[in-house]
Amino acid sequence: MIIKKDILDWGALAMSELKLKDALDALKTSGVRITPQRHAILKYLISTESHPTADVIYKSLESDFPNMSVATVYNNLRVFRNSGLIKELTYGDASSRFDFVTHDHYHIICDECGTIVDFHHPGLEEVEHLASHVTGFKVNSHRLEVYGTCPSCASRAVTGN
Amino acid sequence: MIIKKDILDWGALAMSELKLKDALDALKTSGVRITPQRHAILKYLISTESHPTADVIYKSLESDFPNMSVATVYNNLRVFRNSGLIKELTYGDASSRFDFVTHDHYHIICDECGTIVDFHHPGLEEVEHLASHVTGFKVNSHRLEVYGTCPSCASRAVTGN
DNA sequence: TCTTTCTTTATAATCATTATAATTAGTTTA
DNA sequence: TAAACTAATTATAATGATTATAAAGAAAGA
Repeated sequence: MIIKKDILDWGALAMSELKLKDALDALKTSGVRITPQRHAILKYLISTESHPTADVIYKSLESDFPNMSVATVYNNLRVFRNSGLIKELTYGDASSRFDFVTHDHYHIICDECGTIVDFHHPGLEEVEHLASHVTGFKVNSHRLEVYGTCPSCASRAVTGN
Repeated sequence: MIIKKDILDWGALAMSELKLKDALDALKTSGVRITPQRHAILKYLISTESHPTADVIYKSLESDFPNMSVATVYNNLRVFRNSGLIKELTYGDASSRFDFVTHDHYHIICDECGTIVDFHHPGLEEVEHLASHVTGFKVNSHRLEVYGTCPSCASRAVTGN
């Protein structure tokens, strides 16, 4: 019973470990060497709920890799981005943020404190079709973000804290 | 006949001059001084079809304002952005681009050559509602961009030029 | 016109990101 | 397993966009 075996194997690994294993396999298949640094960066990106900057990643791994260069973080983030494992989120004011790609989801961002929260929504194929029709482009992808005020900032505005 | 008079007045000014006049009035009303540099930067943003970077604006006005500082461009772009006259477009790789706000529109961007083309589409209120409902945010706005290959790059790919 | 305040200018500083060159370490193959 | 090939890491310097600073200049109101 192959299916049962698969289920058992899945159960034996935590979800994040599975994602990590898949990501490492994907890299290896495309000829990218697996170094301890790459392993650690990927693991960090998968385990965190936040959307860290390169510098945050660098500082978070400092204790495990005291000699790691910040260039290594940037280099590997680019490698992961090029292989589609992570997404780079760019906003005007600050540095890029990086997000491990799991299911398709969008982001809603607090104008006050910058908090980024994921939300799921069906893809906007209709918008892509219209854009393609009007402009003659061949559409590859789209980017959508919603901006607003998070509950915490909203309550702070009311209570004055 | 007020309406007729309005139509005549509108006809007497080119569309871009009208936008410029409105923008200057809006600034003046909110207590922002109109300097020759601000006038020129706004005029440039309104007249251009492209989505220029701060440096492009700076260089384009160099002949008219040989002594203008690049800081002036940045300062005023921030003033215009804060008063809602222009939008800042941020992408990962390069510097910010600036776009005079007219009607609501979105951008489609060529992955090959970076060309930015406007297209119009009804606002995505439904997405905003869902995001608000799921996350508890008070929604202010959203950002949407479509990516693809422009007709020119697509034909170049075929013809080999 | 005089004064106040804002804006511009010139320059230096900052900060994220990338390039470089030497060293180190995966991976392959014998 | 060990040599050999090649890619990755490190340390550092460089780049490039954007912002901060302080002095000089110009708009708006009394």
